[in-house]
This record gives sequence, C-alpha cells and structure tokens, in this order.
Amino acid sequence: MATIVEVAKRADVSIATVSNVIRGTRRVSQKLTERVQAAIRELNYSPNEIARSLKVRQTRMLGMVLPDITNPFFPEIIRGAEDTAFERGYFLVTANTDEQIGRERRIVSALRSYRVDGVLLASASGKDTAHLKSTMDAGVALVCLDRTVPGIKTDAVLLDNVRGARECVRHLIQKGHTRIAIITGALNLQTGRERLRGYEDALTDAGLSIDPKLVFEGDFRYESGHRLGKQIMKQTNRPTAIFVCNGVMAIGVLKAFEEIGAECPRDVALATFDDMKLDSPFHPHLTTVVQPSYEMGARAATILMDRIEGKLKKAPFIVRVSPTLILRESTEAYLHPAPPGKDHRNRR
Amino acid sequence: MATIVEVAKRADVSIATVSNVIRGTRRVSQKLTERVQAAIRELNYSPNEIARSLKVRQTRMLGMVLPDITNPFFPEIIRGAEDTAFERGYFLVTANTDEQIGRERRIVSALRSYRVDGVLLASASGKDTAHLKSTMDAGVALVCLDRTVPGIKTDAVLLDNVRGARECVRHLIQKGHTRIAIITGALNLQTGRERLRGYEDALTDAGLSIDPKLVFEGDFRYESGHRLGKQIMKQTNRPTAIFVCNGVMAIGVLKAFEEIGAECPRDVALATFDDMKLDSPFHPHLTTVVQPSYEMGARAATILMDRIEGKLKKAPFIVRVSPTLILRESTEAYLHPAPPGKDHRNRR
DNA sequence: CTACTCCTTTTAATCGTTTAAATATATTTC
DNA sequence: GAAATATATTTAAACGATTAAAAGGAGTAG
Repeated sequence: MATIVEVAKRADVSIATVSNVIRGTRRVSQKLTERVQAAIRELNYSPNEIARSLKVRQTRMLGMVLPDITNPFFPEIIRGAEDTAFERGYFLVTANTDEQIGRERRIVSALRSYRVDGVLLASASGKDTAHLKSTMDAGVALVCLDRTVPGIKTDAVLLDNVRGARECVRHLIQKGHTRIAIITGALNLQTGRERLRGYEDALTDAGLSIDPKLVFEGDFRYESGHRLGKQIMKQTNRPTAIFVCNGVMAIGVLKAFEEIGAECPRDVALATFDDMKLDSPFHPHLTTVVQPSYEMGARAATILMDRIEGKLKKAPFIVRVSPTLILRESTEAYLHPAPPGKDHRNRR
Repeated sequence: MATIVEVAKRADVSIATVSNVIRGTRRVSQKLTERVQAAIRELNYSPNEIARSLKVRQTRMLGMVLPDITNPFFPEIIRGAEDTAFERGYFLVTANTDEQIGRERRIVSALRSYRVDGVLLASASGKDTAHLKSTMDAGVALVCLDRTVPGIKTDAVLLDNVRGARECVRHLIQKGHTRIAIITGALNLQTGRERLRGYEDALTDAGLSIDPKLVFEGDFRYESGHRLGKQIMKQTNRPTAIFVCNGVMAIGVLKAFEEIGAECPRDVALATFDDMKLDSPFHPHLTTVVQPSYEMGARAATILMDRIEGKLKKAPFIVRVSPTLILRESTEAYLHPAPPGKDHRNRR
C-alpha cells in the first residue's frame, strides 16, 4: 500500500508538501498541488489515519458500549449517535456487554488501548466502577447514556424515568384502576429503581397505598415478563391493571396472556415502557411511555464530541430528556372506581 | 497518559523488556517481570494499540457496513459478527449506508484510511463498484454479507433466496392457492431478484403460469408494503394469497389490512420473508422464511478473520446458508383448488 | 584463565504521519 | 539592484510501540 513518501517521490516534492495538499494546512502552489494530486490518484493512495492518529494524539473514534444491540431499544440510539458522529468525521466502535460487568471491563479497557477519543456508555456496572474511574483518570471522555454510574461525575443523557412512570400510572388511575401491579426492571440499575419510584409516586399522589403484593421484581428480560405475567394473572384476587417497566418484558407478558387465554384490555389493562415499533398492525395496541431514542443517541454523541473538542466548559453536563405517554387501546376500558371485584367491559 | 518509556524508566529496564513482558514475546526474568508489572500498575498504563498497529501493520479492527441497523434483520447479524470477532481479539467499526451508494463510498474509503484489516459489507451498490474494487486492490479483505456485488470476486455469506422463496410459495400452492401475488423487494438488489425468481420457479414447478398482474414491485421498505398491500386488496379479482419479500414490508401489509378491515387468513393468506421476532404474542402469526441471521454474521466474521490471517487458501470462499420455512396461522386456511371465487373459511 | 555456550537484556531502526523551524524563492520597497 | 519582507518548500524531530541484532552475563569445559 502506497505511503506518503512514495507519493512525494513520484510528485517530486517533500512529504510535508503532500501533507499540506491533503489537509489543506497551508498554501501550496498550483503547480505542485496538481502534481501531488496526480500522484495520489496514480498510486491509489489513501492516507494512513493510524499514523496520523499517533502523531496528533486523537483517533476520531468513539466507543459505543451497550448491553445488547438486539434489544430493539438500542438500534435507534446507535443510529442517532452514529449519524451525528459521522457528520463530524468520527466513527463508532461498538461492543455489547450483555449486562456482564466483566465484559464491560474488558471492552472499556480495550477501547482505551485503541485510544478512542471518548466513550458512550450504557453501563452494566452496579457499584463496581473502578474500571470506569481509571479510564476517566486516563483522560478518556465518558458520556453515560440511559443509565448513570454511581459515584462518578460524567456527562450524561438520561431519561426522566420517574416522570414517565408516574404519568403512565397516573393515567391508569384516572381510568379508574386502584389495584395496579408493576413488573419492575432490574433494581440494581438506576433505570429500574426510578421507574419503580414513579409508580410509587403516582399511587401516593392519588392517595393510594402501595401494596407490596403488587410489586413484582423483573429484570428487563423477556423471560421475567413472561413468568411474572403468568403469575399475576393466576392470582385469585388479581389486579385490574399492570404497568410493565420495559418493552421486552411487555412482549413476555402478552405471550403469557395468549397462553392463558387472557385478553387485553378485556381482562386487564396494560401499559408499558418503550415503544417496540409494534404499534402498527398488531393487537393489542399498547399504551406506552416512549423514549426519544434517536435523539438521546444524537445528543449524547454531540456532548461527547463537544467535550472532546473542548467546547464544553461546564462539567458535568447532564441532560434529562422527557418521555411521551402514548395512549392506545390496551388501557382503553374504563373501570368504575367503586367495586374492586372483577369488572370487565367494552372490548374496544 | 503514560507511555512505555515512562514504564521502562520507572522499572529501570529498557522499553524492549517492557514490551516483552506485556506481549510475552520472550522470556524475562522474574525479577524484572515483577518490577515492570508494578510500574504498569502504578502508572495506570495502557499500551497504545494505535502505535502498535502502525508498527505491526494491522489494526485488529473490522469494518461492518450495513444499510440500516434499524432494520430488525441486522442487529442479529451484527451480534453474530461481533461476538465472533471479539472472541478473537477484533473490534467492529460500524456504519450505516442507508442504501445510498455515495455514503457507502465515503464510509468504505474512510474505513480504508483507518486501515481496518477487513470489511464486512452488505452493499448498497448496484453496478457502480469502482470504490470496492480499488479498496480490494489496496489489500483490504472484503466479505460480502447477504448481498453480493456484481463483477467482484470476494468471499461471501449469502442466503439461498431462491430456495427460500420457492419453498414458501410451494407451501401456498399446496394449501390450494393458485392466484398468488408477490410483493417483491428492490429489484436492483440481487436478493430482490432471487426471491422473485424463487416465486416464479415455484409457480412453474406446479404448472401454473406467471401472471404479471400479480407481481407488485416493492423496495423492501415499510411504505411500499403498505401501499401495495392496499392496492392488492382493493382489486376486484384479488388473489387468495400474498407472498411478501421481507419482514418490514409485511408489517406494512398488515397495517394496510387493518386500515381496510381485512383479516388474515380469513380474507387472504400471507407468507413472508424474515422473522420479525413478532411471532410471540401478536396476531396473526405469520408464516415466514427465517434466515439464520446470527449465524450469517458469525460465519462472515470467521471467514474474514481467517482470510486476514492467511488461513484461507481457496478464493473466493462462498457460503450459501439455507433459510427455514416456519408455518404459522397466516396460511392455515385451506382452499379447495376448484372454484376460484371468493372463498374464505376457518378463522383459526 | 580463556573460550565457548546459552540466556537475558539493551540498542537502535522502523512504521507513516504532522508540524515547528529552517531554508529557498518570489515580491516589494527604496 | 540590494535589502527587506512575504510566501513557498523542505528538513528533521517527534508520536509510542515492535523487533532484529548487538551486547552483556552466567555457567561450563578444557
């Protein structure tokens, strides 16, 4: 593969001149410019970004570390980040942690070796954050996405989970529900805890008490939604509504309904976090708290690049974006507040 | 950020020794090994992979170029590739082309500058493949994924589209359908053409003629599925079955059904390419040709790395994986072959 | 004690760029 | 036309690693 030296030789100029032509760093006479460009073309030369990175000490690569790209919530985020990054001449190096902190550690350390200019991270780490601390100490910029890491001061783009959950549950209450179950996310994650908090707040706001028997601890995965959905529906004195803390679990719940022969909203109302893009032709249409995923990715990337380029004074810079509650048929039935027996009506 | 020189100084050894300790390239006495390791720890040193890449002329990075990660078909592929790559110490640099050849050109050229060791590519290019040719000439390994690029000899992992489509349509024929419409994919892509061919083959095999009025040209996007689905259902003498050439368009078709008030399989049978992971709780359950996406990604990555490491003699190495037909309720109704009038039965 | 091995460790060149500083060339000024 | 100034080009030192080849040191044989 041709190098700048060969280009210089062929154009009969110094390598500095070639570099200047390529980067436009300083004026080069028309004559030489043309000779250099010809040489580049003839040699099919492509500047070695690795060598450049070494010299200028920046790679224009960003790490993107997520739990699992296969979770439909993430691709949109990635697109947001990637589009924004690519526009400004950065590339994304992606890796999945599968929620395993060990993997996260290895990935982050490898990314640091690659000297990415910064990292976008939806962390899997609970309290064990030493690897992140040392990475930041080494001068790698870090922006937390969707989830913060406790005890570390970083820029972040977060969702207002409490608010999303609270509004959603408030809506259920307005529809007349008083016995509302929750299938929580993983409670070692802040996201999980916040959504639970929103649920509790909404109940408290409405003067309802929090019944621990209606709190089912899930882990954001399909399996837990499926299992807990079944469990809830088999109870003797079952709730009239369920609030599910993410989209993947909601699918599990629907699967459980199908197996049991339950129907929504006939037998129970359902509201959930995350728009699984299933709204269009599928039944039932779910009432959901939708997150502006693309925007979250885009903003996180912008913050990261601004920070890298020193355009950000304030630190840490934390953005809280708001979710939107979208009402659909899964919560359409109206319950009269009075008799808490089994009370179902209006199929649609 | 600490460098190898500083580590060497602190451990009072030469940089060569430090390098040997880190890479295990040659024996180092226990005494020095310990001193070096201590120094590394104390300085929070992380070897500069960029410098290493420059010297050894390989980056252990792979480019992954796809149309759009937001299409649910791709995340699985990425996971397959990433897991395989990460296991062998490679990273993935990802980028989306949005099916725009201009973007593809810029991305591939940038990846070449970054000196990725190879590229996994689901190409957006029709016949305009000069950029790929010159990239390969420059010695970048290329593996085509899902789609070949015409006129270029590369390794590839492809689906047997003809077979998938043929089996699917044959199934419809066995169910008694004779008037089967197809919503094709983009016909400038080989994938699109092959699936159409499978459709034609199946009809021909069964002694049925190909009615051009039943061939609707889509482009693999939601919009086209939605539009053509409507169009088909509004026809006076409409078909009894529709074969849709990918999952995203199928959702469009279902949406059209919903708007029109059509139901499947009551009014028409539906079979489609791609498992949109919607099988679980949603209705109707679609009969689909499922592609082994994870495996495709994994195999493509393996081939690419093997090629890079010179473990692959044969060239080009082309793998055709087979899809699986999964029968579900959307094609469950049985039509008697005889009267081609409007004939609907068994809701489920 | 010298010479020869066999390890271990160090020296120094190299990878392909960027970029300050030096040099060469062109232009202006008087 | 020489001096001063402005502009264009080149020289050469980094950046942070790897790795042949050279050097150093310990042990052994004669």
